[in-house]
Order: sequence, then structure tokens, then C-alpha cells
Amino acid sequence: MINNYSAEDKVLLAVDCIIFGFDKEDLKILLIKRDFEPEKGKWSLMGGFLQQQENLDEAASRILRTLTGINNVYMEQLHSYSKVDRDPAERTISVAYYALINIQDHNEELIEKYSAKWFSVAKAPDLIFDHNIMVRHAISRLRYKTSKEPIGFELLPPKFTMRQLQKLYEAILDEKLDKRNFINKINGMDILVKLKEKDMNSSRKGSFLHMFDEQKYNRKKADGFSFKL
Amino acid sequence: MINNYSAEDKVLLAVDCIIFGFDKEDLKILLIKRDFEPEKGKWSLMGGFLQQQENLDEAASRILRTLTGINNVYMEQLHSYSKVDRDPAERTISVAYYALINIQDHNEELIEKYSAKWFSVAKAPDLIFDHNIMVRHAISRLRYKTSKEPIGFELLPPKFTMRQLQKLYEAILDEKLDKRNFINKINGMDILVKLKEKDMNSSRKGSFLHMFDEQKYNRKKADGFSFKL
DNA sequence: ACAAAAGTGTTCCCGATACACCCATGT
DNA sequence: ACATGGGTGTATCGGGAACACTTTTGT
Repeated sequence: MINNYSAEDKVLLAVDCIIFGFDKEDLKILLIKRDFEPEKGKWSLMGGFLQQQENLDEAASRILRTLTGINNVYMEQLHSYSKVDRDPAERTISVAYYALINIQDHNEELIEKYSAKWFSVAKAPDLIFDHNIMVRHAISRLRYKTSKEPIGFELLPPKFTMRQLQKLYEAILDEKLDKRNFINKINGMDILVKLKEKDMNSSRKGSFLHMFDEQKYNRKKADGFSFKL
Repeated sequence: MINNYSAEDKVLLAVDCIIFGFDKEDLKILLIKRDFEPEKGKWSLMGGFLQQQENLDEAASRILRTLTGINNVYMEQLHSYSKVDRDPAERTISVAYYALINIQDHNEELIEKYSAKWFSVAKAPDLIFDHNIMVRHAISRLRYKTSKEPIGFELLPPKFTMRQLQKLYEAILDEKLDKRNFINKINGMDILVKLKEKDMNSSRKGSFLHMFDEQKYNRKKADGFSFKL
């Protein structure tokens, strides 16, 4: 016989997404106000259930797309949460994912449809179930990961200034960084291209825009280089 | 209504355990020879299904206990694997855990009952499903984690020599370490107690036994100290 | 006497950090 | 002219890596 597994122990498997964005100074997360039970009216992460024909990564992408309209987003599986009574309605295991998006890319209509809102991580409201814990874990993972892989760029527009990049890392790490040391480190890795173009919004002098050169990074990585911040 | 979740999307949730041990020179994993379908006769990780009244950590502990007879083992959740056809018999999502045990503690009868066997990680056979990938991930996580937290001791007997500890880290990292630098680093952290007792098995001269001082470590940690190797 | 593992400090180097002034521009 | 943020280089410090000889004891 092929199928000797018992059917009695099946469970509902949810996927919840911690969606990170970065806005000028603050690291933010996108939360929804639940218009359904349980916990209707409270803030929570965007989530959904795993479907039969998809894997977890696909479910996470689908859920993210539902709320933001964006495809091809950097996402990573975080952890699975399984406390027996974590969801009062029914036994549910949740696999948390975090996503990094360029905050300008979100879709206004969808945000409205789901009563979603961006919150600075420092000022986010209490969330339902164990979602607060998930967010804490996600921030901790984000700190680790952004210091070891060049994924911070996912949170910025394609063209960004050094200052924006520094502000981003300051927001993620929640500490001030030295301007010269930061730029020296970044330039030392030689994975950005400096454009002729300047961003004139932030100062009178203007500041040069840069782009992450993914090809160059991949070549260097294949050669033994590793990103380190 | 309380329950507005659909029942159609429930899935089987498995827990698979990568059980690490250390034996003189080698990092090992405990594998079982499946005496049930699918893939009967092939090697695999020890696993089981999540039950309704337990969370994932508890399921992992239960599964480990079933095979080894040991309780209170260091375990950590690794990752969830969800490829749609990963298990040919039925859609199953698996949450992998890794465990660190003192290899001397295992129970011979249980090992025999499950046709289990210890393999050096370097010489382990091919495993069913995606278990090879799980093992690779587990080793990678183990490397990271043992360099940041004093969990390597879980793989040793309570009393161990500096040389054993070094061999352990060499096996985990798969690289030779310098004897003096290693001992200097360990002693610099001041989290071991050196016993008067010597282990006379490894050499004519004998070498002093040490123990991990968990209280001391916890006090230092609360004071801002962090383990680093 | 010799073989086999244990034990023990110092030097050197590189990467991380600290730090201050001039520039360009809009008002 | 001045206010605002942009851009740049060097000196110091500390942790990590390299490195070799003596000790003990069973044979």
C-alpha cells in the first residue's frame, strides 16, 4: 500500500507575512486591520492558508501579492509557530515569512481594500495571536541577514543615495553609524555603480545616486568574496 | 461564528529530526532504515507526525525520545520543507529539527528496534525525499550556532578534555584549528571549570578534564558577555 | 631512550573605529 | 553671507592568526 499515513492528524497550515518597507528614516511593517473573526478589528500580519497545489514559498508570494500587487519580491521563510491554542478558533500552525519591498511600490487600492497601514516598527500596535513575536524574530533575522547579504537594497528604490543607504542600515540596526566608515566600507566592497545623476531633493548640493550592481556582486561572490557590513 | 476557516486545505505535518552526535573524531548523524512504505529499506531521518495536542517542539522531543530514549535534549527548529511532491505517498509538509546529543547516551535496544545507525556526516548514505537537503541545512546551522552559543558541549560527555572540545569544533567546522589559539580563546571566555581529574585514555601523560559552567555562563551573559568562537 | 600527546605566550598584521574639515548650492 | 547636507582620508587600537618548544609518562 502506498498510503499508510493516518488522516486524523491533519492540520491547518497558515502563512503569515512580515512585510518590511523603508521610508526616509524608519523601518516599517505593513499591517492589516482584520475585518473577519476571530479578533475582528484588531491589527495583524497579512496571512492566508497553504493550498494543496502550492509550496510554502509560493503561498507566501501569493499572500504578499494579494495585499501589495507586487511580484518577485525578496522573501525568506522565518520560523513555524505551533502553540496549541495560538489561534482560538481552530488548531493552526503558522509559517512566518518576511518580505522586503520598496515601499513606493505598494498598490493604494489594495491597501485600502484590506484596511492596511504602514507602521514604524518602533510604534507598531499590539498584534493578534503570536504575531508580535513573529515580528520581533523577523527584525532580528533581518539584522543578521542584511549584515551578511546585500539584500538591504530590496528596501530602496533602484537608484539611491549613500545617505539613504546609511539611514536604512541605521534604521535596521537601530544605531547611528559613522558616515565615513560606512561609505568606506560600502565602496571597499565595490558592488555599487555611481551614476552621474544626482538626487536634488535632500539638499541644495544634491547627492549622487547609486545602484546595486548585481552582476558584479555575483561575479565577486563566485570568486570567494562575501558581503559584510 | 467562531470558525470561518475552510477544512479543505488541511495538510499532514511531519517533523523530521537531524540527530547529531560526536564520536572521537567525527560528527555523526543517526539515521534509520525504513521498514515501511514508501521507500522501504532506504535510509532516512527519524520522523513522525504532529499530533493535535502537541506543538512542534514537543513533537520533535517525542520523536527523538522514541528513537533514543533521551529526554531534555538540545533541539532547535530548522526549517519547513513543502515541495508539493516531496513525499510521493501524500502531500506532506515537514518541519525539520536538529538535536545535539551525547552519543554515549543512546539506547541500544531502541537503535536496534528502528534499525538505526550512526553515520559520519561525510560518509552518510543518500536519504529519501529531501532529507539530504535538510541535513546540509542542519550542518550549516550547526556551524553558525555553535560559533555563537555554547551549545557544542551538548555533544560531549559532561566531563571532557580540551583536546576533545577542539576535535569537536574541528569536526563541526571541517577545518583544523590551532591548539594554542583555541585554548586561549576558550580560557579567555572563562566559562569552563578545570577539574583536578585527568582523562588517562588518550595519552600517557593524561589530560585534565573540564566542565561547562552553565551558571557562570548565564551570569556573564546577563552582564553583556557573548560566547564567540 | 624514545614515542606520543599535553600544555603553554608572544609577535605580527589587518580590519574596525574614531575623528574634522572643506565643498556646493539655494536662499 | 550663511545655512544645509555632501563628500572625503588618516591614525590608532584590538582581536585574530601564526608560530615552537618543554613536559610527562608508558614502553
